[in-house]
Amino acid sequence: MTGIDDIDQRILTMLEADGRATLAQLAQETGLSVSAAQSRVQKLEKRGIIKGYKAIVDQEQRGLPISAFVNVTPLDYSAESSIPEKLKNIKGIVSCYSVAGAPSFVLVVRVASPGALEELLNLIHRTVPVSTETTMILQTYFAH
Amino acid sequence: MTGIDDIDQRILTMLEADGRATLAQLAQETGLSVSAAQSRVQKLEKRGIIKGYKAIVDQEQRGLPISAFVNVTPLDYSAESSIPEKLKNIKGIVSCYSVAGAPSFVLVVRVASPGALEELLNLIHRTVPVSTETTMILQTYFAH
DNA sequence: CATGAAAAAGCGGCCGC
DNA sequence: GCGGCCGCTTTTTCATG
Repeated sequence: MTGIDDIDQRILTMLEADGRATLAQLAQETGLSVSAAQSRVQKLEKRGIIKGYKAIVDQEQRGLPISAFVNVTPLDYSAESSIPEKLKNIKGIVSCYSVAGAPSFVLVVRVASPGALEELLNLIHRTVPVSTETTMILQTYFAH
Repeated sequence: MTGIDDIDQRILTMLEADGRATLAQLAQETGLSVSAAQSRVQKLEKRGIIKGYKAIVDQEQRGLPISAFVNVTPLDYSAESSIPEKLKNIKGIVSCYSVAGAPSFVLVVRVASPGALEELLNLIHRTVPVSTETTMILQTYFAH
């Protein structure tokens, strides 16, 4: 397993900023040839360092204006480890982190309406034995 | 301002799952021709509904293994509105949300080491008059 | 919105350095 | 590992009906 050198880092930074940057662009910025840039990108993909590419969508314009953090605390700690797996396929839950703090998990959720948020929280409670505390997100200033 | 119909929604979903999906793929899945798919994608980009494309990078393998939530509370609320702008260009701050809760803002940060986290927090305190509370992220189970 | 043709980008392989 | 080449395929782009 070879390390990640500075050129790889620059390629990663460029592709994070623009996932559709062409090999020619990457080559020019890094001073490499196109074929060298290509082989580096392919290696980064194969090693799983580049996990994929995605479009960044304005969720508000799309019709999902409400987002929130949901702090999740298990009622039964023996079931704690199975919680993320059970939450994974619930629509509206964008991400799930385990944290070193009072709640065991922090979720980011996104829904269309206050009513949909209530339904989502109810669904979470029916799915896993937890208590939740919700903090509404008022504005996303940036999310690189 | 035209609305977003079901076909647009499907295009957005596909491009969120794979930001490098080709127009031919989008056309096939939606039943459109390539040129129709192209014009829809272009409109979505022009309207800012597709804000861009980015590579998904495994930050741990990249050498940034530590991430955390940082709750930010202004010491001087008269300066509150200028805080996100000042934090925007600090390296290591991944995202910034304003929230309806005890802290005014929640940051997500990512750094290479505990020492780098300390430096980042010090830099935040030197940049804006706030108190912070940091919650380490132990694991990211998923982040769609 | 569909068709089709030109231009650009990507892919894989090769070789010499 | 890099550079530069090749031919080939896929994708994008744009003019046109």
